[in-house]
Formats: sequence, structure tokens, C-alpha cells
Amino acid sequence: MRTPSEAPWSQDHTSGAAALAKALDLWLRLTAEPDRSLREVAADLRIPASTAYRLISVFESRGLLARIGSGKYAAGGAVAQVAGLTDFNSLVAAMSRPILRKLASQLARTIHLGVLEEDMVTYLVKEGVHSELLFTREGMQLEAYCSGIGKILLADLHEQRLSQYLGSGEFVALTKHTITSPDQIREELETVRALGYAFDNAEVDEDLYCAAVPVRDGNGRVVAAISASGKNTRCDDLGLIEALKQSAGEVSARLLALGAVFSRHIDDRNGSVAAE
Amino acid sequence: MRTPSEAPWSQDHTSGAAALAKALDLWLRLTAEPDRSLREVAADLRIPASTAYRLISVFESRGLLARIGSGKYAAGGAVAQVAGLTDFNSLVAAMSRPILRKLASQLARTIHLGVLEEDMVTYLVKEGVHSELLFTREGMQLEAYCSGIGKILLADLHEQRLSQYLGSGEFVALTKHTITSPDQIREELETVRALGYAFDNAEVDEDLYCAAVPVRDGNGRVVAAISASGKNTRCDDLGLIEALKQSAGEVSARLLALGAVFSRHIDDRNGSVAAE
DNA sequence: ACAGGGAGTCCCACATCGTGAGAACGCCAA
DNA sequence: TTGGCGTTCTCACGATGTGGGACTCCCTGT
Repeated sequence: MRTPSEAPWSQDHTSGAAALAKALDLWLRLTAEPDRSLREVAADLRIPASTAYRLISVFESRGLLARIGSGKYAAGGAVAQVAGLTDFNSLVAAMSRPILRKLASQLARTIHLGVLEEDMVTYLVKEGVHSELLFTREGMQLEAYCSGIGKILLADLHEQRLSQYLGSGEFVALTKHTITSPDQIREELETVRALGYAFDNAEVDEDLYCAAVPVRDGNGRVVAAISASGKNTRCDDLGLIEALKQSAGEVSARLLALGAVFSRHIDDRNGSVAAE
Repeated sequence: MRTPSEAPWSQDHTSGAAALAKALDLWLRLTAEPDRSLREVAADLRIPASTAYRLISVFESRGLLARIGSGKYAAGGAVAQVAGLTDFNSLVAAMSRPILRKLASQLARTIHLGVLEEDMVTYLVKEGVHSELLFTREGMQLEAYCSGIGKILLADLHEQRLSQYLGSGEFVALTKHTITSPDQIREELETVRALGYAFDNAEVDEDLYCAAVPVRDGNGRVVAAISASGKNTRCDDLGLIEALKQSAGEVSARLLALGAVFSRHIDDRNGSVAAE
């Protein structure tokens, strides 16, 4: 408390609690601008680094803030609770949306995030400038075997589960490029697994191309996938793949920080991971 | 700072920031247990009411807390930002889910919350003990004219918009009870508007009954609807309607507190409310 | 009308508590 | 090596938040 003279603290007249106000402002700005370092944000608020770190540690101890990488912070698991985000899907959607929105404008593509539910892909997030051009909708379910996101998600299923899937359905050809034979699908998935990313070259819709990469949890399991789509624009650019992977990593980090409950997805596995 | 001796403050050794920790704990418990009064929660934490109110006002000033009614508090709009809840739908879903979950177990029914999108009902929340018995899914879209939620939402459309809707489509009979004539639908909607609630007596699915009530924004406009459904169980119990209305009011209050952006829904109106 | 109680606000002397400069450590890159 | 960044710790000081209590509304029950 060495700054008695100067104290134009925004527009608060909430006297007798300046310290708390400062702490909250620090937290809000830190979570709002995840790309800036703690020192920078603290400097903006005229908070010495020493004090800032002390404050931060309290937010961390209450689960309101989490470190994701060095010098990077994000909202912690407690905010999900406060916000009422109880189920996995809405948690993923909420946490990934800002990241995907940024990615969408960066790549000038429509970005999707999807999870596997009942052998189908459920789209949780759709972000993009001209996203109305695509027929997809958040909450919509689509077949998994022909979309980029679907391939990523299927590629991480354990063998038993995959065999069941490949044996269960009839795989209709949505376009002339759709892979419909179970053997060919299996082969495609192996390629996807090896590459770490997947393409959809007009297999769902003519002149619709997309690239997809996995979002993994702390154990390396694939819990979701994100894709970049373009109409009449092939997406096999490696720079694009890298950008996707980068964002997927950010989403993973945020989910990890949130301590999200991944148990719902574990039944995809052979039971090697403890089920709920 | 008159309590020098006693200070078994949970399990924090985050020394030098006890005040902040106390403040955050107060906030967390207040948002986690919305039914308890501030004085109660504060007493639990050994915080005198006087101090508690001062702390609270800071959270309020930062938008992290909002008063909903007397002695009732809920997470404020800023948490939605921190949590990354940017769009209206996920905001509504997140904020209403805890309330609807409680309602579902209270009524022993499956509860839905839906909004109107492109003349269809989009289900944002589905909560209930035996919810797997129903064919609905979050994110699913259904025709509006035959469901309870749909009727509520349609009943609030302005005349021009409603005429357009009634004139546009063909209304297929999903069951023998489905109302399919535009004139009869209009009549039904007028009844709904007068009553303030709507029924679906096996109009979507045989032996599926439901009752629905509106969720309104600060201007009284209907922005969503919630319903209680039962298989082979009629839902015209007035106690049930009251419980629904009660929860709808809570959802409304929370949305209001969040300062949610309702502009997306305003184009349903004649322009009497300022558009974004 | 009255009492009772709970929500919410304000005041102010006191001394506890947070503050913040600075030193220090590990790491990475130039 | 130097410099910068992220992070943690210490410590003396005094500005800061504290909290008891009085007070005002606005209920609700009698």
C-alpha cells in the first residue's frame, strides 16, 4: 500500500474494497485476453508482478484459474460450475468456441467441432464468417464414416468397437466419392490414424472439402475433433493442418485445465481406463 | 480484522491473501447454493454480514454476481464471458440446466427447453430421470405447430410473422390428434396466449403428453419455452403448471441478471423493440 | 396497527493485513 | 555470457479492510 496519491481505479466508487476489485479485474482481464502474459495485464492495472502472482495463486487454489503452459492462463474448472456447465458437451462447446472463432477468421473457413454419439457425429460448435453456406447446424447429427471429423473420431475407437460399427450399418454413398465398403473405411481410418489428420474430399456433399484433426484429453484419447471446411476449396494445405492442430491443442489444454469429466467417453475404450 | 486468534480457513496456505480467498469462497458458495441467503452463507464462512455485503457489491460491480429477487443471488453476465458462453443458445442452456434438472426430479417428468429457430423448435436442454424413453435429443429440431413448446413460442409471434408461418407450410398430421388446419392452429394459439400455457395431447407422438410454459425476457417477450413430458401420463395438472411457471420464472430471472443479448430474437417482432 | 425479522446500507476507530520493492532461481534464447 | 521472462519468497510499513452496531425498508403474521 505504497500508492496513496494515485488511484483512478476505473469508475468504481465501491470504497473499502479496492483490493478485491483489483484482484477481480486482474482475473477478468487475464481470462478475457488469454494471449497476454500475466505481467502485461498486471502492468495495465498498475499491479506489481509480485502482488499479481500472489493474487493469481488464490484464484488458482479455488479452481477459478488454471495455468495452461508457461505464462498462459485460462478459466479454471470452477467457472464451469458457476456458469452451470454440467455436461461434457456444453463444456466443450463453451470452452472451444472462442478458440474456434479465432481460427475461423484466421483461416477464412467454417470450423466445426464434433463428438461421437451413438455412432454418429454430433456437431457442437460451428463458427465461420460465411457459415450459412453450409447445411450443418449445431446439434445436428451426421454419419461418421464419410466426414472428416467422423473419421478422426472413428479412428480412435478400439478394435472391438470399430468392428461392431463397421459390421452394424449400411454405408450409403452420399456422393460419388463416398467410401462405402467397410474394408475401405477401415483402411482409410488406418491412414488417418497414421497421419494424425483426416480429409473429406467431397464425400458428404459434392464440392465440399474439409480437413480434420483430433482433440485429445489428458490420456491422449480422442474426445472430439475439429475441422475446417470449404466449398469448392480443397483443404489439403499443410499450413492449414498445422493451424488446426494448434487450435486443437489449445482446446485440449483448456479442457485439461478444467478437469473435465471425460468418463462419458471412456466406454469407447476396452475398459483399460476406469469407467465412471 | 478483529479475529486474530481463530482462523482455520479451510485448507489454504495461500498466506497474504486471506481476504481475497474469503471473498472468492463467499462468491462461490453464493452462486453454488442459490437458495441460501447471503447472511447464512456469510455466517458459514465467519464473515459478518456487514463485510459480506461490501464484498458482494464489488462482485456485482464487475458483473460477476447479480441479484435476482430479494436475498437471491446468481452468477452475473461476466461469468458467461469468462466461461466463453457467447451465443444466446448456449447461454440459455447453461443457465437453465440446473434449474430444469431440479424441476425434472421434482415432477418426475422429462423437462425440455426449446427456442424457435427457422420456424422450428430447437431443443436446447433435455433433463429427466428416464429421459432415454423419449426420442428427443438436445440440438434436435421439431415442427413447432404440434408440440407444447412450439405452441408457446408461436403464440408470441407478431401477427405478420404468424400469418407468414401459417401460410407457408404444410402441416402434416403426426398422430390422429395433430391439429393441421391453419385456422385451427391459429385458434389453438389464441387459447394458449390467453391461458399462458400450452398442452400437447398426443399430437406429436401417440401416448406422449406434455405441458409447456413461456420463458420471457425483460420486455415480456417469449424467448424460450419449457415443458414437462410424460409417456401415457396426461399433464393437465394445475400443480404441474405452477411448478413449470415457477421454474420458468427462475430461468427468466437468471437470463435477466445475465444481461443476455436478446437481439437475435427481436426480428420476430414488428420492430417495436429496437433491433441490434 | 403493531411487532418481529430479514435484507441491505452506512459509519468510523482500530490494528491487522495486504502491499510492493527487491532479491533470487530456473529456464530459454541470443 | 548477458538479458529477459516466469515465478516464488521475504519483510517492514502504514494504508487498508474490518466488523460491531445503529439504521432504514419492506415484508409477514397477529
